[in-house]
Amino acid sequence: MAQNEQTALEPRKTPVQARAAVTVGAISEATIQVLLSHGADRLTTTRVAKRAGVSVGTLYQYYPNKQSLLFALLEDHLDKVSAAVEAACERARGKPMAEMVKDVVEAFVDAKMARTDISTSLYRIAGDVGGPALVRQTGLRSQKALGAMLETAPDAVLRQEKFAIQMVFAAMAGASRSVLEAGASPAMVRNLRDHLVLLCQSYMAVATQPRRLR
Amino acid sequence: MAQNEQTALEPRKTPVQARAAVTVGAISEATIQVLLSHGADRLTTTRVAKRAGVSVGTLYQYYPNKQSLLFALLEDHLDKVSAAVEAACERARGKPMAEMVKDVVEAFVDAKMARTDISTSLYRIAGDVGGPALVRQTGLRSQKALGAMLETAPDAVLRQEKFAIQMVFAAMAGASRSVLEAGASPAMVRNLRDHLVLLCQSYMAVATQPRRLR
DNA sequence: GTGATATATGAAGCATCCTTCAGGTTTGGC
DNA sequence: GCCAAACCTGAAGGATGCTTCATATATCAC
Repeated sequence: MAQNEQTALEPRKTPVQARAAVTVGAISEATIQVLLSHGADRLTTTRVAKRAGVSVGTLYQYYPNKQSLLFALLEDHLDKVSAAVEAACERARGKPMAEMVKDVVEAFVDAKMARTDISTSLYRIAGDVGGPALVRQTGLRSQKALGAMLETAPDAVLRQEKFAIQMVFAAMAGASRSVLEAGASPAMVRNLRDHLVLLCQSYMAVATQPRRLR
Repeated sequence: MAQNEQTALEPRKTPVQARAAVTVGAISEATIQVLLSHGADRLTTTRVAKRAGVSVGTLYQYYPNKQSLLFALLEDHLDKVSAAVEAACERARGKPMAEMVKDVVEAFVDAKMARTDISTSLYRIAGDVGGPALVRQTGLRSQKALGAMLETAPDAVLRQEKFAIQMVFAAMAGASRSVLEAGASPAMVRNLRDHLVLLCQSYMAVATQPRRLR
């Protein structure tokens, strides 16, 4: 998935009629399926269109090019995860820190596991040009929300250390990905939740300590 | 980067003369550079050959196809990281657990940061077909080594819980990648080392506790 | 110096695929 | 029913790039 010089993220047409919305939905689902069955290298717009049961010309009605199709899916997914984290942060304001951490971790994992097919398939394109930047961009939203929430913790104060927050998200991302790419069986997902909560709680307990000793 | 039905990982020819070894080295370096400058989608064998200062036919003397070129680089890199972890585990046998964890984390980070260009560029191909499986495979070596080392800790006993070990590596991978894709400035790398040690130590301190309470 | 082997070259064959657009079909308001 | 707008079709234009192979050059042992 490469950066295109055109307005890569602008749809050519936005669906108006209901049948068009259905078509765009089918294209999205088909894209995920082809990513999973053929990988990014073998994903062609023709193959996606066929899988979706539409013509390739229709696909280009809604997406100016192949890259914008893929980018749209990635962005949508990242937005959903970020929104889930932000909501959890909002709900957990004022709680003890350990509880805060637990809520956020579980929200993150739940969002990642809502559709394991989507999460898993998008890793195939997320590493190439443009992907990491988008991940970082939406990640900033989540980190900001977490930071704001932590400020309201009645039992701990985090130093103005943004790195610790980044670490938490990076660890969550790494762990989730590891599980997703290994098939994400229910048992694994349960383990992931439990251990990730433990990992982040124990880390945050230490990361918030230095200031408490003053 | 997709799986090819041919013997994708077999070189067509192994360099014998010194000048051939130099050529293969130049091809590897050029591949990294093209991955960084153009991304995976825009990486072509022709472009790599030109960047390396050799003909495209020469490239195909040593690699049967494009995919095997990329796979070879990825595998080499993962092997180096794994070897570094294994060596650290060997050296840290019998030490207190916190020290063990510190040594391993630092070995991992050092291996990842030895050549940030290589580490960073390979993320561009590591997510597509075949990459995650390879990551998992070499990851098993590292996990095995870590498990064996932890068995020799004089002050802690880890339950026969392989998941905790996987978590440590997943967290390290996630955090390292986050820093690498953000440019890996010296300050960031220092922070990464410190915080990653803290993260893994605090987690392992808790993960080894349950058995201690018996 | 000779000859066998190793190594290098790059034009081109050919497969692939992105994208378009002329033409057809469906929807919804009047 | 008519008509404009929305939507759909898929063949094909043309660009791209993987890979090969006939030919040329360099190395090394005798």
